[in-house]
Amino acid sequence: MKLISQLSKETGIPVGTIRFYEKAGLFSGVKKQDVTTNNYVYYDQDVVEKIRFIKMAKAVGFTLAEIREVVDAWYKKQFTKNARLRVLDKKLVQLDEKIAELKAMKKQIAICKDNIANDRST
Amino acid sequence: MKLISQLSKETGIPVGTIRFYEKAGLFSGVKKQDVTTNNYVYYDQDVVEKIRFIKMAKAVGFTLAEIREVVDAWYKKQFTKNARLRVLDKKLVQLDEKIAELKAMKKQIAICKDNIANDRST
DNA sequence: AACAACCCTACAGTATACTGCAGGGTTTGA
DNA sequence: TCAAACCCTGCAGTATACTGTAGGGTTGTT
Repeated sequence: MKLISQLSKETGIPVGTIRFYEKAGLFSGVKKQDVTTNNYVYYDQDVVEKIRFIKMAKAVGFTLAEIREVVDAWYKKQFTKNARLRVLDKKLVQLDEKIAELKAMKKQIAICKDNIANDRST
Repeated sequence: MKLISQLSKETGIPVGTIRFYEKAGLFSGVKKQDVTTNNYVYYDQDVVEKIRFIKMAKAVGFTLAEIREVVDAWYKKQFTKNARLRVLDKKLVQLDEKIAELKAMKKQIAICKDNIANDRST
């Protein structure tokens, strides 16, 4: 159980951004019920994993709304087993689509490099 | 040589967005010098390819500024051969990084699916 | 000539995702 | 006890990437 600044250090995500993500419903910390003198929020290792996933998902172009679909399927128990699996399968398809686009871009850049190297630049 | 609405149809990108991209310096059309009665802009097949590349790059999370680096290396002749190749090589590294992230995400979602299927959900 | 269907510029407005205060309370170590 | 270093809420501001509208000209068909 860590406080927000510790979570920030472990994930490399600024405190303000963590709060923003939490308000957006991407994960949630807990208030310790035995502590009454403050309203500090604690986070466990689970949240570290989620933030790392969010970082990767953002890096490959998913919006926070799209990422939320996944984390909801990931840990929201009010959805049925099949509903959760359906969401995850849909995301796997999207991941494969992105991989295909990345490969197409690699090919195109390779052609472009070849053209430059041989002074056939468009 | 096509007008903007034709380009929009061929690429699936709205006319407004095409103008926005052109203003951002991602590509440029040409004015026909023999036509003096209007200021219509024409685009050739080259621009179609560039827009398709932009679509893919955006889908995998590149910003327009990052995409611009590539298209500049792609067709700006004022840069040296080596400078252009350097930019493209940097982008190839970034593409591989994104592919690695996508693969990591696929693995994580597969584990999550497995947990749900076996009722070990976190 | 008239009408639809284009073309242009310019600029205001929106959505997403932060980022940075202000203002105020708490914890911890010297 | 006092200061540094945390914690909280709330809200305004910024950057990026569009999206929409106003206002006006051109083209092509009937």
